[in-house]
Amino acid sequence: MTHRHAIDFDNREKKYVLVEFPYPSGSGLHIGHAFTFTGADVFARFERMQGKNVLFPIGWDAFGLPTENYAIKTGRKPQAVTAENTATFRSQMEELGLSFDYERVVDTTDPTYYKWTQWIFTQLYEKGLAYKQEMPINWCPSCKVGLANEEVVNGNCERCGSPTTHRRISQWVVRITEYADKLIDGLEKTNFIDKVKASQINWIGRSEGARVQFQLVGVDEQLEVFTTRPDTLWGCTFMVLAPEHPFVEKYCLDQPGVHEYVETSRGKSDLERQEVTHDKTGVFSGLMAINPATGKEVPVWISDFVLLSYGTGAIMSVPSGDQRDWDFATKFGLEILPIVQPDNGWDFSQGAYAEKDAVMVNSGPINGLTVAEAIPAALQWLKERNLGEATVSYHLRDWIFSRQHYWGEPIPMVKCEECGWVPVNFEDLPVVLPEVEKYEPTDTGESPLANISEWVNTTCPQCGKPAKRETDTMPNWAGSDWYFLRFVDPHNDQSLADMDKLRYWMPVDLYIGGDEHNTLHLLYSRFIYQFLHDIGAVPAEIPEPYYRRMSHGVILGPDNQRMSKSRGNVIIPEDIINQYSVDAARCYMMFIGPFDATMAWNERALQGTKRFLDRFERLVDMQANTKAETPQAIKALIHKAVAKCQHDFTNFKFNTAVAKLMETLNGIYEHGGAVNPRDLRMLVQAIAPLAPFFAEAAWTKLGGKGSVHASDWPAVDPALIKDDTVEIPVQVNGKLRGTVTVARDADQATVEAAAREIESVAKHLNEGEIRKVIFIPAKTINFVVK
RNA sequence: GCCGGAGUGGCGGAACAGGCAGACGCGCACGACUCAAAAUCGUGUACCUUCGGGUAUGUGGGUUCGAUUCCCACCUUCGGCACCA
Repeated sequence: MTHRHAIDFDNREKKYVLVEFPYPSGSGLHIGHAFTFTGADVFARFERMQGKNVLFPIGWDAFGLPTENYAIKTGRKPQAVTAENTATFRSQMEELGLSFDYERVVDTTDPTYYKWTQWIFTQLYEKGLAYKQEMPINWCPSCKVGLANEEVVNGNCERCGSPTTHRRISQWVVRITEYADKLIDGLEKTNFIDKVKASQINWIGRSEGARVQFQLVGVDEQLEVFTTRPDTLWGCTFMVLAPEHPFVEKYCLDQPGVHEYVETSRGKSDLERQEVTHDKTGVFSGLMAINPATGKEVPVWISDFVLLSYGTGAIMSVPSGDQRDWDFATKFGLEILPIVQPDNGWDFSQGAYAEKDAVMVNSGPINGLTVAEAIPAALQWLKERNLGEATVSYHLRDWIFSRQHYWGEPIPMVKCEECGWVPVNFEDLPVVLPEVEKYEPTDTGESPLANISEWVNTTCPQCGKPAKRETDTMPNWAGSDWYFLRFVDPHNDQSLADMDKLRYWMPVDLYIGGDEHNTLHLLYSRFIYQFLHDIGAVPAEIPEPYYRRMSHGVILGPDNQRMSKSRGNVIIPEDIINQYSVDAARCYMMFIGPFDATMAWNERALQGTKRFLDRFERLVDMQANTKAETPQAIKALIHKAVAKCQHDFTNFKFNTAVAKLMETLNGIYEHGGAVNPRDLRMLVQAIAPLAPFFAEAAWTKLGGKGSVHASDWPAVDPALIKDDTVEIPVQVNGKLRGTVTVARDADQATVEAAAREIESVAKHLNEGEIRKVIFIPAKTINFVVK
């Protein structure tokens, strides 16, 4: 089956069709995989028949916790478990008829692959985009283990169910925020659907505002805050620090209650901390600051509703204009000073007025301005006095790149007493994950690698003195950040992929994946690509990795619930294939609904699809040796079906393509079922992407040469798909009163005359005077009667 | 609260670019074949009706000769973000 292999630098038009590569779990392909991969496969097969040079690769995103946990439980090596799982996936994929280019399979756990994952990290480090910092990790106090975000479900540990807390560990962090604007702007060069663009923009959360300096009283230090509403500065009556703000430890611990409050906040679980509540907690810090606008002293409080990780970790509070500040002020008896004058006699003792439709008052130089005018005016005022300046904040945080687990890419860094952190030299990559007997996490929360002293102890790449390896591994996202580049050149050992091959194949023309990856994976991989673009590792003329992004749908269980073992509603592709055939399963999955919809599995409907294929097969067997010419009407049906499939496959509308094929088969039988094999072969070609095995057999029976999948998509005769006559609706006052069958190019007079012949039309025309006749050629005629 | 989708028969879903709403499939009913069943094949299948028609695409308005399709408001629902200053 050479037709499935992509050929580098071929003269045909290239088409890079990518579907998110799977995590090879122990339970084999699930129905979601089968559905998504089949849709992608139909498209890839269709594009090949269109004469394109299609790159349709697959691989294994095989690092990750389930395998590590399974290995721990069974005492086996993750490497062995992975090999077994990928072999299962591979054979199930072939069984499903998925025409991936298996010669280009990549495996993220293969050292020849992760060599380049590690190389990318060293590049990030050298460009100052990776740094080590104390960052909180999710911590399960019961298991005494650090947890990845994926392992925290509703604030509880996935393994034991107990509530998780935070622990601070020094971790590698990648400066993705540096690329925040580029990631937003780059979307303009892509053809993603709005939903995907919106969720990425939403996730990055760019917001424009100002940084403002407040002088502390009695301490020679300025407190900096971020605000999107510098115009409300005159209404700032207090300030709030995050409990983790450096000033708290520096100046406030002697103040009664502060120490206790900070301790309590730190102990709070994720869930408690994130709970949105109007019941604010807090404590006075003992500090006072000077409101630069009014010159008045305002108290500085500490509260955990302020987050250290956003803005500057401190806010100026304007309780008259912000509901959170209002809640806080009300609870602790702080001053609420109105700075806008709403038209409707707003009562500031009942709540904050956050609308932007009012005029400023009590605000010195900006009194009388509308909010829209006041924001730039206030900014100007601050700038002139050197008290603040415009700035931008993002919800997007820097990316914690460390995991304290075994089954991941080792972070290729060495800690030297003399030189500090030093990246491993290129010649020494990859840093291979040592095979060890035990994978259990350590008591300290460090990676299991920390226990392997012969691996940890090494020499400094810079000065050669004894040094220690980093024992953290990379997150799951690392391997999937750039895998689409490797498919272009999977065996290259000189670079992550050859530049000319990248130039030929990139960008990915169509990337099919789940909505759950619209933010994290898509953003991370776009970031890494943009970074590689900046350092010249990918072609300069290709600024974005993916041209078009397509969401796939979800298949629910027959009970309309998400499939899960506990619900007992799991459909296993293998069972379906064994019972109904691969082709029936594929056609059914494509027929069940739109490719991007959420749909319930329905076994009875599957039988309908099976019936259709059986009926098709009977027709093929019956007509295989027919010599008679095909009636014109049947020929027209076939040409129309081919045209429809061509249109629908192009647009991922597989459900209507299947429906059209069913309709066509019904039509052929209605017209007597006499088809010459030459014409029937056309219909077989149209179904080939959907039902590859059936089509191949039928193609041979009907005397087709070679493989149907290597054949050229049949040419549609335009004369055959355009009917000479059309049936058009006749309306009176917009209501349907009958139809007339006329020549496609019939003029108004002809159609009008024919329409008047219809009894029910004539009757309604007699009810009044004809004021107007609307005639749309070949579409409709409408009499307006009064 | 903010952002983005989606609401059509008993069910999954069709409807190019404003022009016959319900393609195709499931289910159901009846019929053929059969001793019988399965399989297969055929016919019918939105609702109401005084059999003239009338009413129907979440609800209420609007634009239009004509609206599932366009506009406004609302309801429901799904997904993402959320004490983000």
